[in-house]
Amino acid sequence: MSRLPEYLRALHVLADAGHETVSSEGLANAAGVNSAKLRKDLSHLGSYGTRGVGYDVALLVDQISSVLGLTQCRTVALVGVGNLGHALAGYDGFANRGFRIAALLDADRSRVGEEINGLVVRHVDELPQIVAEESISIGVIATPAPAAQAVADQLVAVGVTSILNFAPCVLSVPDGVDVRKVDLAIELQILSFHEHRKASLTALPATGGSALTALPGGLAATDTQEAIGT
Amino acid sequence: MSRLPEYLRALHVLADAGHETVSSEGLANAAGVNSAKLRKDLSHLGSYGTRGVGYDVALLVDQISSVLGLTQCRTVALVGVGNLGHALAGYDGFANRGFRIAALLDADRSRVGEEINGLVVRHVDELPQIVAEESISIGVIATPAPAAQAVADQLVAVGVTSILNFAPCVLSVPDGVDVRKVDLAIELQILSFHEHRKASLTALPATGGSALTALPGGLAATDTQEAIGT
DNA sequence: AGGTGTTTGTGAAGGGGTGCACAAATCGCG
DNA sequence: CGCGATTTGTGCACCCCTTCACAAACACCT
Repeated sequence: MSRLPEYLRALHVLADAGHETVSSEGLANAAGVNSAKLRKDLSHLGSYGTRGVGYDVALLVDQISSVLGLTQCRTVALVGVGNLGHALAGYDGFANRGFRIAALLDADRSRVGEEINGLVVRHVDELPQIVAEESISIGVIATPAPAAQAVADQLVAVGVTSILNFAPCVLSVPDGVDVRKVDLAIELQILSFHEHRKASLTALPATGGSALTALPGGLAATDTQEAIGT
Repeated sequence: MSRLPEYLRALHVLADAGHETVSSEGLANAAGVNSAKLRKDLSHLGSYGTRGVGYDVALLVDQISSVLGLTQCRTVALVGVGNLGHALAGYDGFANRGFRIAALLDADRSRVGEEINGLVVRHVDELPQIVAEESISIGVIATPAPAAQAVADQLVAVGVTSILNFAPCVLSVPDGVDVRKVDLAIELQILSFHEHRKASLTALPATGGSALTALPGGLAATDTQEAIGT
């Protein structure tokens, strides 16, 4: 599931701290989830824990890495070297976790040739040659919204089947292509909603707020990382 | 719910395109969701559609903006002016959607004084004064993981109750504080998983792959924006 | 004014994830 | 060798979300 990467990160932290084994509860705390949920998740990949002891950290890292397909270093092509793309190109969090940015692309020819973090920006039309040179497995779109669909089409055309989209728009792609979307403004808006809700509740503690702010209750239950101890 | 911001974005696009009303199916397509789900979501905020016609775009924008608490421009403080923080500071997608970055902070004194996008970087210890000057409603953490918890504690101490965390770690905060986490590497790892799964399935079409790659099937069902038409 | 087509709002069914609670299994120690 | 402590793996119940399907309501046309 989508929680495996979080487990993997927590496991790396534990490994660096010298732990050789972890209990489900220890790892669950480090990853911010319920321990039963974690055990159920791990049991889905084949039960590699020892009862009474816990899980072997190194073994579990190998297991999860294997399931996530991180045994091979995956190469990504980043399209759109604007504000956000520039930062992503220099973000060291990718290289540390098994991803290599192999190409930077932009549709603006005035940016082509610019060197960022040791990579030269190339024009997006060179995509076919770039895919031929490097085996690109993931495409990242960091363009403005109006350009995103065209870029996605180009990526799909050259055989990319996994796309991470930072542009605030919905992409249409054929079956078999996976798209994940990250919209930074939406994250802020969700926080704004919670902020607004909290303000309304404290202002009207008795009534519970207006019909608009005191919604059925399910609204507050997003997959936020909720308060965890102190 | 967490889908309201997506509806709002789609509505703005439709409004700019000149549409005055939208059917639930039209808006659902633009937002990438099921039409019944959208209707149920909107009905939770008080039924402002007209049967046989659809929803009034302008009215719905006001409604959702009000529920999300976007009627007032929310100010955010950004802590950590590294690679990612630098990009976030210059990201125009925030200002366009009702958010104003009011302060840039960093723990590294060598970065203090630097001017980014018209704002001067100040030291993180000045947080109390900054909160006194501006009414900060959201804190954004873009620091390395080891520093994130300390920054979160400082934000909570000065009264910030909503935090957007880009650092790859779990934050401990008291009850009443909302934390949303965005981990760019995790997004890539989830795509890597899907890529790995697709590769295994095509390599072994008959058997369905090994026990590790052919998991119960629920693994593929994350909240990805799945393929939508062509 | 009445009929017709379209669209909303919602009841009901189905599925999936979540968490509790407990049996099974393993280790360490007497 | 046996016993207790600890921890995993999982059956079960619960709840929420999703989706279908349909009745009610509205606008438009004749």
